[in-house]
Amino acid sequence: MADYDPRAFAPFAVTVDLAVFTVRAGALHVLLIRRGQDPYAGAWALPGGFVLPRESAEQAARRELAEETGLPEPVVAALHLEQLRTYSEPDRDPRMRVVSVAFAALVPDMPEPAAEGGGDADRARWTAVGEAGPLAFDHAAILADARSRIGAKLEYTCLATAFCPPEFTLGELRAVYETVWGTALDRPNFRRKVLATPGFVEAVPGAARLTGGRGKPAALYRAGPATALHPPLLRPTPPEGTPKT
Amino acid sequence: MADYDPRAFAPFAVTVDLAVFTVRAGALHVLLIRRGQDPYAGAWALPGGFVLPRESAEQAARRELAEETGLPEPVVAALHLEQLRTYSEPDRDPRMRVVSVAFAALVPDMPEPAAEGGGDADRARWTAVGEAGPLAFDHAAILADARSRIGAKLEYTCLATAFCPPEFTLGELRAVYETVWGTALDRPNFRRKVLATPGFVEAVPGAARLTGGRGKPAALYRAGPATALHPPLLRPTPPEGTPKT
DNA sequence: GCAAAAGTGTTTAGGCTACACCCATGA
DNA sequence: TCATGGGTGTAGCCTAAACACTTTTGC
Repeated sequence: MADYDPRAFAPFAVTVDLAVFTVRAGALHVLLIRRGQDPYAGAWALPGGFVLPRESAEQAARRELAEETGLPEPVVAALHLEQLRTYSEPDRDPRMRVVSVAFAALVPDMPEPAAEGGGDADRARWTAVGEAGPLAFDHAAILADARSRIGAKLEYTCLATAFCPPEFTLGELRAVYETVWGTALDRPNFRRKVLATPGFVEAVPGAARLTGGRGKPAALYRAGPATALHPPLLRPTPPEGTPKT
Repeated sequence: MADYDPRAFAPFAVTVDLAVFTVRAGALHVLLIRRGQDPYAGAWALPGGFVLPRESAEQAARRELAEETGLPEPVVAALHLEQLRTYSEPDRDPRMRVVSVAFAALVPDMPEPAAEGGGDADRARWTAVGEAGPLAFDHAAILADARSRIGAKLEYTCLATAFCPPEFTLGELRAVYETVWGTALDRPNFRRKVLATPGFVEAVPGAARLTGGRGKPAALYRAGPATALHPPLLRPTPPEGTPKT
């Protein structure tokens, strides 16, 4: 950065905003919080909050996530958190200058956060993306950016396992892709592709699970050590209007 | 974000840092500025500066870029500027809490900025990436992140034309890929791939240029309207240790 | 003529798509 | 026995990699 001029130092507030996604009942859900105060009192918003003087934005994001989901600390410390981008338009908050660093997080399906959450968890709800009404501030734009980023990352990373419980079937993993992308995938080809990628998933020896009650029991897998997906698993129809950020 | 508590409002400075890349003499170069004041007086740093009270981070980045490269305003307004990520570790600046939004910019080869620049341009130099010594603050990390992001984006976007002058040969375009990736590409296959992607490049009718003095004159092309590259132009050897952000 | 770079053609291997088909289970 | 979902096999298309070859320039 340039040299310092203390007079140029304008007072900015720095916050984090979190788009926490999960796959539940065949639909992509995002964690929303009902605001208690103006502006936008009563409206839904992404969880988030101030960055404290001695923490980084990522630390702030994990702290807020733990407070608002009620997840235990070690789980929050380990889960995948991805910095999206920073939103800094001067009037994005009507009261003061707020610069917000947005993150996306992927979690497996879990109970409603209301149960055990300490902080603001009682005002938090999982909402199907698309059924979310107008959001406070510029959170609708942040949510849209997060959604398209997650969709793009499924193509060339092993991130999809972050949506699954510790042990999962290939049908569940495929459901993640189909839900996020909104397209159907060919089951045999998906299976081959996933198993052909070293380190994407590891078989759980001897285990099997009945999935939907009906059908043949499916083998169980764990997430493997790989993070990248070479070659990528491309969406059936190219994104077209979706710029990959 | 969460509800406001004015007492929680900590004073943060918000800056932008710019990794401005160009391809020159077969090597990837980045624009660096020699610092005049402590800390890191005399060290090289990425250009950047404070975000002003009434501008967004991107507006601040374009303003700083214009000041430090001496490029005319309309050029700066049109060029590709990409937000990388935000660096917010509490001690990244020894004096105070500074949160910095990092951008990457791609420009064609141009004269040294010293010539016409108004602001700090006389302290600016193009430096080959890799020959840059230790940088001030955490700018070495920002530069490394920017470099890997640019390399990844060449694979699935039409961004490479941003490194080229308005009219260029396919040999020059291929040199961009080879320089950024550090690998040689098969000329015939590269040509087919680029021409087969609609909107990547457009032929300039009737024009041709002698490139290196020797060899057959090459046809000239302009950048086309396309931004995405489907299917992608993958690097010969998969990146392996390079996480795509 | 020779080197160098542009441009064209061709062959081949690997990946992906699209199916057809069998297996195991609940109702 | 039927519907449902897991799992296997296979033929064809398409792409991309690899390399041979021609063309046009400067020296």
